[in-house]
Amino acid sequence: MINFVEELNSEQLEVVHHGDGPCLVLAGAGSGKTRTIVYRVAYLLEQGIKPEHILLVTFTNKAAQEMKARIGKLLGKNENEPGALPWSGTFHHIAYRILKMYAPLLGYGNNFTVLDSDDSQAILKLCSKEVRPDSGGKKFPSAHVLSAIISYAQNAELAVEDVINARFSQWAVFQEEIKQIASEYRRRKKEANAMDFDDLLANLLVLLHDEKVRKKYADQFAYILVDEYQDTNRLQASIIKEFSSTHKNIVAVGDDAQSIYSFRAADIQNILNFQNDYLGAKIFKLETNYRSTQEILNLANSVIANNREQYKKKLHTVLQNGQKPQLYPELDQQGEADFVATKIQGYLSEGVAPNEIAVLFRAAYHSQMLEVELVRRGIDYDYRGGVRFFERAHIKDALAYLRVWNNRADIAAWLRVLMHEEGIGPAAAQKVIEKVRQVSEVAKVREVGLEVLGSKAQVGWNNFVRIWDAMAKAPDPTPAGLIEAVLDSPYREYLESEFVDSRERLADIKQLVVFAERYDNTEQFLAETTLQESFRAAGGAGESVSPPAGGGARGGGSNKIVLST
DNA sequence: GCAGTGCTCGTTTTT
DNA sequence: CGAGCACTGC
Repeated sequence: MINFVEELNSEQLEVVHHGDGPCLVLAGAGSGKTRTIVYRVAYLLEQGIKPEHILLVTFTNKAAQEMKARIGKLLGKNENEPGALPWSGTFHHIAYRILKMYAPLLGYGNNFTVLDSDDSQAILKLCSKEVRPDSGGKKFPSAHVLSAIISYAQNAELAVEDVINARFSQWAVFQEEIKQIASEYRRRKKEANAMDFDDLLANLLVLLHDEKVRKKYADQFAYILVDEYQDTNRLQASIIKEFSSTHKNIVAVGDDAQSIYSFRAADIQNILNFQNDYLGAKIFKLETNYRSTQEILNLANSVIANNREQYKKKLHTVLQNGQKPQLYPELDQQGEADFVATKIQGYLSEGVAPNEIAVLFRAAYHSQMLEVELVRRGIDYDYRGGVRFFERAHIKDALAYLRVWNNRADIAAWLRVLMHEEGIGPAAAQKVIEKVRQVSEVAKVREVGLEVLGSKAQVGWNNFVRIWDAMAKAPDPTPAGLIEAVLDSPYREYLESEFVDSRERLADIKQLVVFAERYDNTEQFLAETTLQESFRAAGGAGESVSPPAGGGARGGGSNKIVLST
């Protein structure tokens, strides 16, 4: 039995013991928000609520993992045992899980691909070329911008033109073209049997508008908890509304003062209007802080006091008093680097442990000057940040071979795979893609290039076929076996000849094999790699989550100064 | 139609 | 500093 009274403060306890009906928990920074959610779930389970009747939605995979582990530990259960713990994960994960069962209802194949943002942009580039072939004249929005506009419209449940006018007015002259691109993009994704991140949410909502499906899940989810509610967008709020439509037992946890996802259409009104969306909702506040000194909280309090629309709150700490934060304005870049380096030397000579010193930057390149300065003074440091594991080029390459293997219509993956080859550019790739999507037999794929490509491109095609054949001959057709086949094909030669750091790259792919060994289903594996944020290249100490354990994560737990964005 | 060269431009958070 | 783009020559 858990001793709730002993282990929680009174603010937290009230939330945990809250009975039925909607409620909003305004949880200030460092107020034990995660703890409260974890205990609330444990409490519900102790009350005899079945795990499958509880839904816990988080914003990142990391948060989901952490909560699962903590709930498991609290209840003395293995969090990886299927069915032992509630449905939990990110919105996208939960959407994928449900869509996997119903995709054909929406006109997709069961083996649909999940596109990450690079893939979406690659497809958008094609659409952009098609809709606006004459490159002359004024500057046209890049694929990145197009993606931002279209994605925002989806997530905010707005029309593309409204988004352009409200937030991207500099592109208003191209409104018609952008609208055309948006609809072309839609068509192409469907044709490729693929959903981007936004489609996962949008399609889930479409599914939930089917009365039978809605009833199934709304009846099932007797208790719903949503973390980081201030960062939900309209689409996500609509999904939660449907999920909670039978029992209306929703606990939304968030802090209107910490909304950081407006770029992703996060809508602070979701939290501000909670009591209108959920009539009779109770409001709880967690204002006791366990993380910062009162001086820091005073600063935070006075900053957020200026917010125009907000729930009033005042954070207070349980910690000893500390130093007042200081601001040094008007330093130029070199002056700043000197200043910080000198400060650090001062702390070190006072005996402060290096790993208790951290420097934060707004943008990665801002660290350059300081890094030079630290090296010059012989001070060792760790750098956090860098390209995520699943976003590294060679990892994406390896996965692309599996993607075309799994879904022959996957345009984005074909582009990636084909453009590597000598003599094959956008036009040649296009020809292959049009034809190969119709081919279902593995053995017939090799013929496509022979038929549609000119003589110059045959060399490259031949090379691709060697990789393809390697996969076909893989002794073990599991995801891991297929990646090993790729690793033992001309792709390896390409890495070795093209990159000075090919050893690391090969090691990364071997790490990917290890991660893949847990899966026997290729679709499941591919979806997981796309939906997992995973850890970063330079590796945060002790933060490596489930994927490739330790691969490239150097310096975990080291005693060095930390630089981070 | 493709590949190589020189130019410009820039944030950051996540799925 | 590096990625991504337009332009040019093959």
